[in-house]
Amino acid sequence: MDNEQITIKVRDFEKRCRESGLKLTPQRSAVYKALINTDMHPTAEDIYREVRKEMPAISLDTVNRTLLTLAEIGAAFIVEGTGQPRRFDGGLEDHQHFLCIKCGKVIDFHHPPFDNIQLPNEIEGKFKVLRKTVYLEGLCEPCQNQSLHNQTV
Amino acid sequence: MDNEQITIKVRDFEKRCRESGLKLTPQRSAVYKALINTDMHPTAEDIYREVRKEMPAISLDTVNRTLLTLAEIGAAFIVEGTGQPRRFDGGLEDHQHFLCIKCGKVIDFHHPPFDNIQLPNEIEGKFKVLRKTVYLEGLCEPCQNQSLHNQTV
DNA sequence: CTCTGTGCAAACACTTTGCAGCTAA
DNA sequence: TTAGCTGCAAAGTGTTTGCACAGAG
Repeated sequence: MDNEQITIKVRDFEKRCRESGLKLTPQRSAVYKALINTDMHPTAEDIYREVRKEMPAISLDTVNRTLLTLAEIGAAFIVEGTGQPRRFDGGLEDHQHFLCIKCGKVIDFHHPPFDNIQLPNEIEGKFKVLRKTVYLEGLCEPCQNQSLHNQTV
Repeated sequence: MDNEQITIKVRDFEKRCRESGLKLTPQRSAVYKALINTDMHPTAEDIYREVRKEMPAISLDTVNRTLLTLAEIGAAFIVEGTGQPRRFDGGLEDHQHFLCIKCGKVIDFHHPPFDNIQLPNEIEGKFKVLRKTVYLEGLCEPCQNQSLHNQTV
């Protein structure tokens, strides 16, 4: 991603902040910039390290909170399932998972067409794929009528 | 799941242990039984609470280690991404994720047919789906030639 | 001026590690 | 008998919370 693209994205982001009623702080812009400037999927710690090069006084907490805020306004998202305690699944039959982003519950569903996903050759050749699944996120029934704030996940 | 089914699964599990060269301890059987006896996707803590009803002396560490062992021999698996530090993604363009279960890296790929997954009506009606994606797990190129043991994830 | 956001510090939750004694095979 | 397993304790890592001050609007 070149500098011009980044500038454009940052400007979009600032617009999105205003629309969401968020203040535009240098920390926010710096975190956002660091986030889109990498192909990796950084942890808060990764971003922290990066941003500190330009802004040595920023705190890890701010980075953490800012990233969560970005996810809330849709300027970023959280990689599937990460950041939650490890959950185990003893059901070995074909099924798929739906994660409620509010209450954190994982709910099984089974849609047979999803059992045999065809991967493109470039993937099969490059990675040793041990598992392939369709994964959904959203709000479960009980959580749909409640505010998205004070969510626990 | 009724008692007979559970008994059968436990027997299969014991067989699988022997084949994998694992010892058959009462703790292992108890953890496994608790795991398959629930539709939820329990954390180690959940299983711990459950197993203690029958086996009050078991420790949380044992539960934790046992569950990881079950995942290693394929008698259980770990719900997508859980148990890892939260990772953020600033790429809002369509793409999918591949998680290397050894080094923990998340690698993007993009296969356009996966961009528009058709969900069955029963799902759309029940949940508010905010995200739907294909998710892969396995070994990335650099990790394919190394042992699966002393993995960090 | 006001109210949100930041930095700091402490608390908390989850996971991992090392080790001594125990036990299944 | 012995290699692998368990329980305990401690440390490590990641995340959350409360609060006082600073800064954006």
